Amino acid sequence: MRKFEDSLPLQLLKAREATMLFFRPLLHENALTEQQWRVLRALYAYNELESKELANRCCLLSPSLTGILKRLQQQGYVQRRKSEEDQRRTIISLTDKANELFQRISPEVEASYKAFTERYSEKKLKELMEMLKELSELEP
Amino acid sequence: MRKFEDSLPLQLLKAREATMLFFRPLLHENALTEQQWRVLRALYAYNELESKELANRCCLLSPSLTGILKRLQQQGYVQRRKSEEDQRRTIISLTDKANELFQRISPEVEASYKAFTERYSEKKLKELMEMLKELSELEP
DNA sequence: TGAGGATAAGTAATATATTAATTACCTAAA
DNA sequence: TTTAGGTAATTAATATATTACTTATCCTCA
Repeated sequence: MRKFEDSLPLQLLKAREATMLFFRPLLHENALTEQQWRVLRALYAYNELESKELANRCCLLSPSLTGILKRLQQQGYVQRRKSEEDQRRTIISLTDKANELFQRISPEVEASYKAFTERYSEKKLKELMEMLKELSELEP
Repeated sequence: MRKFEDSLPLQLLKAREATMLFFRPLLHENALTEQQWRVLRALYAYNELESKELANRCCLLSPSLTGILKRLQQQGYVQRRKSEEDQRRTIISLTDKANELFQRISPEVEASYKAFTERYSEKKLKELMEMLKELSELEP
């Protein structure tokens, strides 16, 4: 039988944990959780998104997103409005306050990412990302 | 700036999610969570472990492990005893019931792992695991 | 057109994640 | 031997994850 450590899910978890060590301090300084930052990044990148698509892109389930958005809204970082065409859908977007936060923090995040990249090797990172993307598209 | 999707933590998350799609049904059939199964596997592999080392190996934080062990114990899958030399330490081990469960399920899990491996390519999986292990050992 | 089926969002209940604080125990140096 | 400093496990409080279920809205077709 495989050894305990020869488990892809476990290694993915460990790798993610090791990676986050590079960024977590920065987020904590700004009182943001991983998930909150992921949501803010997605909204910044796509300008505005329906709740469902936001969840998909951020790899979150809808009930998790509900709570995250509630707290982000309380902090004044996001706003929501109903879609005109389909009253079931909610459209989420960043506030000015969030945009300012983003402008301020993202350079530091990019710097950390660069530091991380050089530490791990740019070439390997590229290869790794390719393999991960391929893996993500796999279906049972 | 990087695109939203060009984030290693996100890709690691997505890859893990895609991978777990192969195994989650099996665990659910047996009323086990991912984390519970990880703990059972570790205990099976190492026979018995101190709580702290169990947490490290399973990539869990100590307060999470406390709850997971409490529920596994309620289900009759694990038992704990105090270390003789150091009364602060708790040593965890599997019950007979857990060993039986393990014998019954693990062949199916291994079969799923094999199916997954062939689906993704054995060669790529090996490469990927190497890169992930290297990444895991990286420190900020 | 109106009833049945689908979808989006949210609620409820439970499990896990995360940080801070607590408790019990150990250890070494005064 | 006592005391200060450290460690292991747990508790507390809050955030997120997961599944099942509800609610509101849309959509199609008889």
